[in-house]
Amino acid sequence: MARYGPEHKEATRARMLESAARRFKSDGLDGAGIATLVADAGLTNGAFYGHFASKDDLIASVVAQQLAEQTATVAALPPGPESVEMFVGAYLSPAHRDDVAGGCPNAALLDEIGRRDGVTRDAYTKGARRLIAAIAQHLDIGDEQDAQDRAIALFALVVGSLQTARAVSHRELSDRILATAYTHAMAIAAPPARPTRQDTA
Amino acid sequence: MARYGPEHKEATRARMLESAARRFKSDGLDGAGIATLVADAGLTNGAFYGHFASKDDLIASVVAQQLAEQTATVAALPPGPESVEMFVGAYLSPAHRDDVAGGCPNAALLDEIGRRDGVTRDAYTKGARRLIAAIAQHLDIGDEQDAQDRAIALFALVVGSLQTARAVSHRELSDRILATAYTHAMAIAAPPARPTRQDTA
DNA sequence: TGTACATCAGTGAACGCGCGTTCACTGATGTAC
DNA sequence: TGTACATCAGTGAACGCGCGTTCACTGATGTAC
Repeated sequence: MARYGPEHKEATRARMLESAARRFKSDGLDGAGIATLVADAGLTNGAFYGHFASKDDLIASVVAQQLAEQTATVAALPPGPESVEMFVGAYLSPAHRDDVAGGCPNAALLDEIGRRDGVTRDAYTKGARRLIAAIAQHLDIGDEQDAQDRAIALFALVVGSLQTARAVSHRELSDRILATAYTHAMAIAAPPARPTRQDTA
Repeated sequence: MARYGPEHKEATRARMLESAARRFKSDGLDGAGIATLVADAGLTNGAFYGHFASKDDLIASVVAQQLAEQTATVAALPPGPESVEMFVGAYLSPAHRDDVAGGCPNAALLDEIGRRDGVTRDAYTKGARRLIAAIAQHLDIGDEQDAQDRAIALFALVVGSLQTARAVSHRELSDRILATAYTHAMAIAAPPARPTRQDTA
């Protein structure tokens, strides 16, 4: 046997995934080199390729892990509209806006994921599907199709808003974007209780 | 006098801004070096610094120019809800999704803009403000504040949706995201004509 | 119990390459006389 | 009209540096006997 049990290498890999996620989210996928990524996890250069086949492989793995973690968080919320309200409120909070490294991977990396090929986008697709399903399950909407659609719109709105709130350098405008997005996100999540007259028109 | 009139250098600069915008949008801000950017415009390496102080300066200039161009397009639309409908329809079309280089700079670059400092984010803030104002002006909504808020939410939703539609590798899911986003975007743009009972609640 | 060996996670120097930036230069033009 | 000079947009080689990746090695441990 080796000097460590099989759980040791796995732990190092998990540590790399976690620290690389933070680094990628704050500096971008092209913003950090292997040397930095590996140093963040307390290792040196050459150790990297014992855990990942390439930087592309690390990126795909980080994307998969981050989406899965986010989905697990959503899935763990208690059922009911208050959960959605709390989640959206936390998502669109100034604290989340200011914590890029620890925050949502979609808001931090979505356009960069879009220009990667194959493996990473497949990993993202799988993760996004599950995340959307988890969100849909928390919306109190009977029609399955409508729930999924609202989950998609809700997701796109909060991600787009958080990105915009982070991109603008004017604090007041940024806060206003978050507040406005919250109102409209809740409208998508919880349609007015009154039945409309044109449901089937 | 020089061998060219003063309009020559300006034309070269404009050409650089245009080709750099396409390159940045398709390959990312870190995805192309000076050599590539300058070759796209039919020049060689050293010519760059006759037009821009640095790559950062180019990026800030491209962001400002792209946002201004997009704002001008929106501002030029005829008034009325049909314009909004057409614009959102074109924005969320498969054609736009598939034309990253020629498409919306926000969808292509927003999270990367968010992690740049000072100059670029100031340029973005200015541009985003004007774009939002231009969108608000096309929404048939009396209350100025509400119109601005709806413009912000509409903007965030379409940008987030387009990014997501580009990131997923599954065609059908991508198309569905665009279609769903269209429905919800129009709901934000054109609230139901019937007056609600709780306007002042 | 003591020694020789196998394992393998991690080390650290090295590779060729493209990065952003600098700079001495070229050469087509307009001006001076 | 003809020649010498000034201008300056663009050229292209060079700079130091960090990139992703490779690889011979180290050294702490468990196993064999």
